[in-house]
Order: sequence, then C-alpha cells, then structure tokens
Amino acid sequence: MIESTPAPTERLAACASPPPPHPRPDGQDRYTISEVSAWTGLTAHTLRWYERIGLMPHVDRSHTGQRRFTNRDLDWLAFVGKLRLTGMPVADMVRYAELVREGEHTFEERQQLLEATRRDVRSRIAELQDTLAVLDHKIDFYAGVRRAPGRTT
Amino acid sequence: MIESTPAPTERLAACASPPPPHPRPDGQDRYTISEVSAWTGLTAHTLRWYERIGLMPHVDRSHTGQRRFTNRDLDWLAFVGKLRLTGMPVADMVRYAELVREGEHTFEERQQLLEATRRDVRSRIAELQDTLAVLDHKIDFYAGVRRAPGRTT
DNA sequence: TAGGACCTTGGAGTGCACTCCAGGCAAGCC
DNA sequence: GGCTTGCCTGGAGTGCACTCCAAGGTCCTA
Repeated sequence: MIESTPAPTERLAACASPPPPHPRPDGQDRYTISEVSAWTGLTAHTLRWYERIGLMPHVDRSHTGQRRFTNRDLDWLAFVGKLRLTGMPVADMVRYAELVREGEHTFEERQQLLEATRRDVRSRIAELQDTLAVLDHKIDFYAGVRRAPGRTT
Repeated sequence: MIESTPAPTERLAACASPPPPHPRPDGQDRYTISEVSAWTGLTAHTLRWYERIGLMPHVDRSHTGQRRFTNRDLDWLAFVGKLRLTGMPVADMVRYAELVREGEHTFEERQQLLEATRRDVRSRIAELQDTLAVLDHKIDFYAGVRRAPGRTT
C-alpha cells in the first residue's frame, strides 16, 4: 500500500494536514472497522492488532461488541501513521501511547520522546539528502555516457 | 572495456562529497572479511549473505578459498549502503547488481532504476519533512503547556 | 608444533510488523 | 427461515533482512 508508488494524492493529503477533515462531524462519529480501514489505509487486521498491543486508546464498542471508532481515534491513527513513516519501532509508539493514557504528568517524558524522534527524523533526512547527491551523480554519469558513447570517463 | 564490474561509476560516486579514503592504496587492497566488516559496519554474516544472493560482484579468493575484498568492493558496498538507507528492497538492489554484471548495454535500464529510486527518495524526504512539522507542533504544545500549566489549550 | 583466532559452508533460527485463518456471533434483506 | 455480509477472537503463518550454528579448515605467533 504505502510500498507502491506514493501517489501524489497521498502527498497532497499529507500537506493538507493542518485540519484533517473527518468524514463525519463530532457527535455522529461512530465508524466501523472497515470504514476506518478505508480512511487510514490500514487493514482491519492491523487495526485490531494495534489495539491488542496497546497502540490505541481503548476503542468504544457497540452493544454487540463491535468496534466503533471516533474522530479522536482517527486523529490518533493519523499521528501514528506519521510516526510510522519515520521508521519508529512499534514498541516505541506503544510507549508513547502508554504515556498518553497515564495523563498529564507524563508531558515531560512525552516531549523528550518526541524530541528524540525529531532528532532521528532530521538525521534520516540528512542521510537521504546525501544519498540523493550520490544518485544524482550516478544518473548524470549514465546520462553523459549514453549521450557520448565511447568516452568512458 | 573494464565494465564487468562497476569501475568508473563507483569511483566517481565515491569521490562525490567527502571522499571516503580506502584503508589501503590500490595494489595492496586485499581485505579479509573481518576488515571489511569493521570498515562497513556490516557483519561478516551479512557480507557472505550479500554474496550468496548476488548482491556482490564476485569476490576474489585467496589460494585457500578465503575471501579477499578489494577497494572496488568497498566502493560497491558503500553504494549499496546508500541504497539500503533509502529503504530500497534488497531484491531491487540485486536487480541493479545483475545489470552491472551484464555490461554496458544495460546503462539505460540502470539509469531508469536509479531515477525511480530518486523519485522515491524525494517523496520520502517530503514525507519526513511533513512529519517534522507535526512533531514541531506537538513539541511546542508540550513545551507551552509545561511553561504555563493550567491552560490546557 | 601447539594453541587460538579467524575463515569456510549449508541450513536453521530470529525479530519485526504485519497478515491470515478457523470457527462463530450478529444484523439486514427476501 | 435462509442467505449474505460484516464483525469477533486467539493463534498460527508470512516475508523480509538478517543472524547464528555446527563442524571443520586455515593462518599466525611462539
């Protein structure tokens, strides 16, 4: 899903992030697992698995035991999706989720965790820009050789 | 032409930004697997595995069958390390290695492969910068709340 | 020439992040 | 009532990228 060519729509959706529009307004926000699956791009399996490992703040249930997700859950999943993009291990995300559940007295630790993550993201960006330079160089080499075949320097 | 192994390409790429100096000059470059392991940060296991799956242009051997890596191998491993950082699947890197082994007539396909990779890297960078904005926002939130406790918005 | 560090192989094992399955409950429709 | 669709659970399976093992050969130094 995310592995295939990242569609421009995704990038747009990502850039339009400030107010991520919820499918339904607060008050009518009781989504089934398949609706959330469609909205997030995660499979229903993965959503259930996230809940099992403690990566979701407890999800509400219908009177028959089916999950009913809220707009708040959608926001959380959008944020988790961001963290996932950074390559953060799931265990660390679970740690953050625990801190959120524990309440406001964990603000400092949460801030530190996010700051560490930010450092990681920055250095990963630097690495990628480095790699980009190498790729540019090689691509130029191939383009040059193919324009002027015979000269191998 | 010397192109059965990646010669000019590698050297050019290696000289790209901070020229990574080889431990020994050409001519005395016959490294054991543990020397290469120390230099690349990859384990000996991984180096052997890379060779088995076709991710290395065949490595030279001593008269008793032990591997002897060259400066050229080091350059190749440095490049592979870059590709690995991009998250490129190993199978794709193997594909690139095959193209290199096949000779100059694969220049076009190699260029296309690298261009596709470059697109991926660029969009991954964009995603990460996006994520960075979200992290900044959250960190600011925690910092603000902790400076002025009581106001929860 | 002895000891220990280092190297060889094929194949099995590991950890992560899902991904799927079997067996069963529940709701909506004809 | 019967059919279809969607959801539930615990647990097993998958794919990737390593990572390690056992059993043995090689190199170096004393």
